[in-house]
Amino acid sequence: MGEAEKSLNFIEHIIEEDLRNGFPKEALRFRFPPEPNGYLHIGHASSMCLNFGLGLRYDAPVNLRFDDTNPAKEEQEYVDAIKRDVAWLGFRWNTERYASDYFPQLYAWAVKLIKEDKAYVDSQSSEEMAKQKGTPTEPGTNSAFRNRTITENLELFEGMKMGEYGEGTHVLRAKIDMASPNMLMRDPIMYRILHRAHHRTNTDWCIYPMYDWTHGESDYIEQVSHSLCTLEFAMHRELYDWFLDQVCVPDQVRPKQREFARRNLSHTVVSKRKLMQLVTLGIVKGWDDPRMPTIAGMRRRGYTPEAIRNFADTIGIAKRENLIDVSLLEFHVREHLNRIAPRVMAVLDPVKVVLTNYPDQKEEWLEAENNPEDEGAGTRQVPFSRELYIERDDFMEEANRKFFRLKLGGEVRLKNGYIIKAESCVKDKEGTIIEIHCTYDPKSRSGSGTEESLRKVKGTLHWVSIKHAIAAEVRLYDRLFTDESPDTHKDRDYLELVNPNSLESITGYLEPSLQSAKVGERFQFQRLGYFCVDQDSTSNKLVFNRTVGLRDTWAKLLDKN
RNA sequence: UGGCCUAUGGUGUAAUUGGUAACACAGCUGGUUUUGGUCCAGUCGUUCAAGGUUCGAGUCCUUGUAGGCCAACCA
Repeated sequence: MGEAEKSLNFIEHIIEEDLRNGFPKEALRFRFPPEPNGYLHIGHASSMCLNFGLGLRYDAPVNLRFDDTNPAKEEQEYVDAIKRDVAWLGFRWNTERYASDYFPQLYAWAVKLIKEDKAYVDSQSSEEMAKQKGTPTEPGTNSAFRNRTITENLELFEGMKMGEYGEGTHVLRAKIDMASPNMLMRDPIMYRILHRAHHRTNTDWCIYPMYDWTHGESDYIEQVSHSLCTLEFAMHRELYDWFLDQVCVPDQVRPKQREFARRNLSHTVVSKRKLMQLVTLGIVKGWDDPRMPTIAGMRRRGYTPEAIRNFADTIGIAKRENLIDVSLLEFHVREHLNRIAPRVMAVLDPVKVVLTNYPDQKEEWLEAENNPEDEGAGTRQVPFSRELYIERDDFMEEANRKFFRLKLGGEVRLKNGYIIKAESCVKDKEGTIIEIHCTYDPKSRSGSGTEESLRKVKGTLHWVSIKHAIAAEVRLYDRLFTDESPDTHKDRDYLELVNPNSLESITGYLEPSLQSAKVGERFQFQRLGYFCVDQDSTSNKLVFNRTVGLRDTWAKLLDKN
């Protein structure tokens, strides 16, 4: 209740208008149609949010349909990965479909077209056909085989199906118009011969239907009401409609194709070819490398399905060119993680602190809040002792009053612990600080309620007790590309714009409660960012991925100087 | 040179279908805070251009300009 009236995107406007014109709401039906030849990425997430979101909004079924008409590229491995990713994002498909399930129906319809003299077998090479195709400004010319008899076409097509001919010897083409200003209407190929095993139909077929012939008819078979695709298919709509005209009968839903602009995310690439190249060239470690914009990569990075969905909802859908700043995605990731991630302390760039007035063997367990944003999150105990680690950049021998951290003679609060004062520091021969000697105020313990504990000190630092800390590998990620739009430069290859420092692997020191952290669990390392346990973790060594840093206004201040 | 599509703040998306340009992010100012996080308040735009229709145009018309897409037996 109280949910603000959400404005409609242009697709929803089209649907609303169809409804007003009498289209029955119960007949609304959508589909998400990936080709199983690669992994799903952030762009697909947008498409899923659109289609499945429409399903939710109108209480309409949404099919997951694999567009598997090219056995040369498609594999079962991708089908499994895609299903996992769709489900992980939280979407529920009505039924799982495959375009290959419709091969018999498609074949029957093709025969019907031949009988109506609307399709013919062409026996030229692809080079000859390309030549006859014309150009966008010049009309094409008819194939010498365009006027074969229906009987001859029927026989040849049957032969193609039976595997009597080699690949490339014949194709079935729709007989439309070689002079059409739309190149796609110049007698498009409907079937080609391919002697390859298909991941589902195996060697049952020697001919495979092309995208245009398959997609619209599949929509029709499934009675999809609104078939949504990206802008580059806009020119295909005329052909989509032509094919539908050949098979549609009254009283059946006639699918409507509408196109939207694909979402472009800054500092990344998203084409399957380029993502594949990043993997094969070893620039990343796999499709699920946390730097990849794939769903699998984002999952491993620690992004949540909610964050990705909120992001997609926020950016919306339209028809114009766009380049969405990754910082918007990161905002949604932080927003969600801020609510759900337990806080812990970890020091990633340690320098040793010795509390000179703290008893040598003493240790205490201090109470720490798990999440100030979540009252139900409870508390935990963290160990405190004489020797601690703090971050190296949380200490300066001298600093101005804008530096709210530790400096000689200055006081600072150790989170959940005591107020300490820096007295001196020890350096090695190179001048690097190796120890900071401090005194602590024994009466200032957090939560003790003493007058001293209530003192206001500017600055609170996170820390870990050295003897209790556990060492872990921490992987710090940065954007994969240094350029916001790496693959749109005419004069520069996107590979030249790869960020050489997109991964830095370091050893961090964690509070001991993290010992039992499980793969996939997400935490906020206080004052640093959100981190999650990577699948590379073993029983004796934890590996963490930095999902995203905290907003850092201090770093911004430093940048200005 | 032909056809199709698009144009609103730095970014993305809206605008009750012709009626005072809104929301989010980013930025900037402050405030709160035992995370320089979170949270709170404030601030930044006359809709690509030029004409036209109208009492009134981001919405309609005309002409430009800019950008994207189209010639795989890929999807």
